[in-house]
Amino acid sequence: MERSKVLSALSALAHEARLDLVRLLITQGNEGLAAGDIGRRLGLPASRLSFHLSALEQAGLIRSRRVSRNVIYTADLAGIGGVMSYMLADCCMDHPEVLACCGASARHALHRVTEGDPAPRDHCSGITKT
Amino acid sequence: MERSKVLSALSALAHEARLDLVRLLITQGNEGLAAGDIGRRLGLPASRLSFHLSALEQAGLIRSRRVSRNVIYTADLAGIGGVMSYMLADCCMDHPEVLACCGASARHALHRVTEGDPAPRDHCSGITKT
DNA sequence: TCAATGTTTCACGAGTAGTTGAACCATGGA
DNA sequence: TCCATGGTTCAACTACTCGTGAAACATTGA
Repeated sequence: MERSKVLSALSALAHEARLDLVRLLITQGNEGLAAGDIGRRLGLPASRLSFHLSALEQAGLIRSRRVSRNVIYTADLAGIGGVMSYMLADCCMDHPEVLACCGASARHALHRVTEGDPAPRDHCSGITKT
Repeated sequence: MERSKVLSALSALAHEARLDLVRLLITQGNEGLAAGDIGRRLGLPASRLSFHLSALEQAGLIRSRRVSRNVIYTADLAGIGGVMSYMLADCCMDHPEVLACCGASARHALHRVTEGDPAPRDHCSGITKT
C-alpha cells in the first residue's frame, strides 16, 4: 500500500465520528448499512454524515453501493487491513515490542495456532518503558 | 487505551513528516536520536521539527530526555502498540479479514511460531472484495 | 561572564478541515 | 406526472493546522 494512501486513511480515521463509522460498519459485515440507518444510529445529521462517509470512501476504508433509494455502506476490510499492515510492518518494522501489544489480535490472525501463554491484550500497559 | 488518546495519536500520525519521525525513531531503539540529528536526517528546519516532535510526544508516541545540550527522542513502543492494538481489537473487532492483512506481522508477534506458509505481506491486495 | 551550540517558543499568514442549513438530485409509489 | 423519501452538494462561516523566520531559552566550555 502506498504511503500517500496510508496518510489519507490515517487522517480520515483521526476523527471521532469517522472512527465510529468504521467500527459500526465493520460490525455489519458484507450486508452493510444504509446511510440513513447509520445517521440514526450515530445521531448524525445527513449532510455531515455524507461528508464523513465520502471522506472514508475516498480514503479507501469503506465502500458504497446503491440499492433502490438507499445507499448501502460497507467496511472495506482489505483497505483497513492494508493500513494496519503498513503501520505494523513498514512503519514499525514489525518491532517485537509493538507487536506484543497486538498479541491477542495476532493470535486471531493465525487462526488460533497457539493455545497456551495468554499474553492479554492490555499487556501493553505493563511493558517496561526504559 | 482511551479513545481520545487513540484519536490524537492517529491525528499525529496522519502527517508525512511525523510518520517519518516515528519510523526513524523506531529504527533507533532505546538509544534514540538527538533532535538535531533527526532534523539533519529528515531535512527539517529546527522549528518545524520541534513542533512535530512535541505533537508526537503529546500523543504518547515518542518520549524525550535531556542529555547535556541535546534532547534525545525515542519511540514510545508501548504507546504505539497501544494504538495499533486499539485499532485491531476495539475498532476492527479482531475481524479475520483485517487481521489476515497483518499476517506477516502477526507471525512476528507470536515469536515465529510458524515456519511454513509464507503468506506474503502484500497478501491484502489479493483479498476478495465482495 | 561571555560566546557558541542545541532546541523551543512565538507571531504571523496561508491553507485546509469541520459544521450548518438550504438547495439540489435520484428513486419509487400514487 | 407529481409527491415523498433518501442522500448529496453547496455556500458561508469558524476553527484549526502548517510552515516560516525571528527571538528566546538552556547548557556547556572558554
